[in-house]
Amino acid sequence: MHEHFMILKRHNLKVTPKRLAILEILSTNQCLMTPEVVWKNLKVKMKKIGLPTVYRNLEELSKNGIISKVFHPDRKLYYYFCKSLQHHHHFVCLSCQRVEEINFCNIEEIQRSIEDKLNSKVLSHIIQLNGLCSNCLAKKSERSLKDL
Amino acid sequence: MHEHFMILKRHNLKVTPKRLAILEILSTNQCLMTPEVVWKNLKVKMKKIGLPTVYRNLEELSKNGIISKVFHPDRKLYYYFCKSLQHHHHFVCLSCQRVEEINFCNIEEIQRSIEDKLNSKVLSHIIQLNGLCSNCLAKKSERSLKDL
DNA sequence: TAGATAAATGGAAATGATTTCTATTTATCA
DNA sequence: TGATAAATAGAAATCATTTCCATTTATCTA
Repeated sequence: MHEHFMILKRHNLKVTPKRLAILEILSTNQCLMTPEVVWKNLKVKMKKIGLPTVYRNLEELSKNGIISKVFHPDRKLYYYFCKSLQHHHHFVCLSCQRVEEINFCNIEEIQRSIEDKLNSKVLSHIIQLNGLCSNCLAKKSERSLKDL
Repeated sequence: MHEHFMILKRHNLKVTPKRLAILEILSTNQCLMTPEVVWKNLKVKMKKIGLPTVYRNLEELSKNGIISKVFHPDRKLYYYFCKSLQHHHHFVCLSCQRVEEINFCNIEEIQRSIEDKLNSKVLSHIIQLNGLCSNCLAKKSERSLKDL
């Protein structure tokens, strides 16, 4: 998609077929994916693509705020980041580590709703804000700041 | 501390010197600690304590909701869990991965305040609710449920 | 439009946090 | 106090993630 081309350009990232393919996959399947899953999807269309390349690119895209990274109990998960989807909520079972996605907002209400809907018990919550700290913000180019 | 003794009892966990020591360390230093840091602290007072033991216990205590686990970009972090401290907020820089703790609440306000105070840019947030899913809840003993 | 250059890539190998295994020790409960 | 299930130590294995280095590629300029 040409949009992805432009996004990479704006962030001063080289436009490579691999990067475009990664963005394509993440934006098409708007869900949480591990680097390995992204890689397996890529291999369907591309003969040669190394797992390290996927890791490198996911990290690079995440650092630029183009995609988002979520911290799972065991592995890293990435998802396509777009303005209309600035927050993600999940419920993590402390005991079995199952992660369930949540599609509605408002913290106290969420908590009560989750408990009802999932028949579970919410013990604590973590609000994790992702962004760019002052140092990194200063290093960003004028151009790519427009995207933020 | 005798309180920790009681907590372990209520959760049907054997009361061992190691477990008490781990709880002692986490409750004394109320901050995020990696398993390795906990282990290094333990070794000051205990001659023989293995790192796997620390991992096992932190996980066990976390599964019981006695301590909490936080998902860091790179490693797992644990902190002592108490009712007066049911939520934790942090700001994670997408670029350099620095994690900064936040001590105040209210999501939109947080976002604006963070940006001002840290001179940063918040791009997205994740609300992570920790608790026990219906399956695990069902398995818990009556007795330990009182703590939740 | 080709050549120079810095960045991206593949593949193998290294790293390092976390887990597993097994024999031994220990807490608990009757 | 003895039986038993759970906890522990220490070594070794696992496995996600990163690094290394030689090769390829995107980009920018002449």
